[in-house]
Amino acid sequence: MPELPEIQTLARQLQKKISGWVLSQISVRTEQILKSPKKDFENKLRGRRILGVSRRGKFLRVSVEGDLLLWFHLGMTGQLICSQTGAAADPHIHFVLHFQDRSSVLIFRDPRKFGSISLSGGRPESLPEGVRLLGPDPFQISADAFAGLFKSRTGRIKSLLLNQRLISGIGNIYADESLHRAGIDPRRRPHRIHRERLVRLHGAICQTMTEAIRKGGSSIDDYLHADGGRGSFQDFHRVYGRSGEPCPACGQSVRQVRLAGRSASFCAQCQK
DNA sequence: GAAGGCCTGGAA
DNA sequence: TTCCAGGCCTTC
Repeated sequence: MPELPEIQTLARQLQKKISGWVLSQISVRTEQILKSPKKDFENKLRGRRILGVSRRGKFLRVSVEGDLLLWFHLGMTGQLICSQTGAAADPHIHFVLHFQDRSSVLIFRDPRKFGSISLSGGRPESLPEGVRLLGPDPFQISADAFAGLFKSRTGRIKSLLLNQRLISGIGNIYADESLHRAGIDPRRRPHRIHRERLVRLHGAICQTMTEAIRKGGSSIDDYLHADGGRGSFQDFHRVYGRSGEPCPACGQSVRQVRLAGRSASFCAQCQK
């Protein structure tokens, strides 16, 4: 699942690669994944220069001259690949950007089609709703502010960490991994967790994500780097996807439960 | 706050 | 053949 570290990795690679390039042709193969009118992509983007690539929550943001922002959300299985070979007859390729005087194209591929692409202006009120409503990401707020967000919430801590309006960038992998590192049971309710443990959780999230970014993110299902390479943080997961295996900290079997329709993996010994 | 739906590949 | 994975949204 592409979460903050995976999008951050992609954004850095694409920033280096395509900044300054000028869009020539925009080819939409699957209209279903667009959240803005198809003709807007074609009419507004052609001939414009890419100014930069960055991240907001789990969204990848491409700044384009003319105060335009092109937003990619990778859903579960989305990929953004910068490729020389053009776009073959692959039914999972939904969107292709071509550039003036460049042989490389930028391909959006997504087998499960949970991803989306939108185009907006740069002013706050012009942003796509999914972006406008995002909470801060863990790196944008202090531990104090983080604890403040959760202190009176009564839901399960794991489910709240996945709520992008509260805090952005965290998905199932990094929620499970951070809760394990902080020693907090995913079923706990934050209003009953001591403040200092919430502060510790913020530290665990930042630390886990920093480490994941250094390793190029987690490549588990389909996530790939912009050059087709793989991240390696999946090799360092302690509980995510490891139910039944021994906890690397204490050896007890990792458990899996369901919270609000989502799986949560944790160690009942280490996480209270 | 919980459950169902979208969507597809891979596992059971 | 059926079930499961889960991003986010809609509906209850």
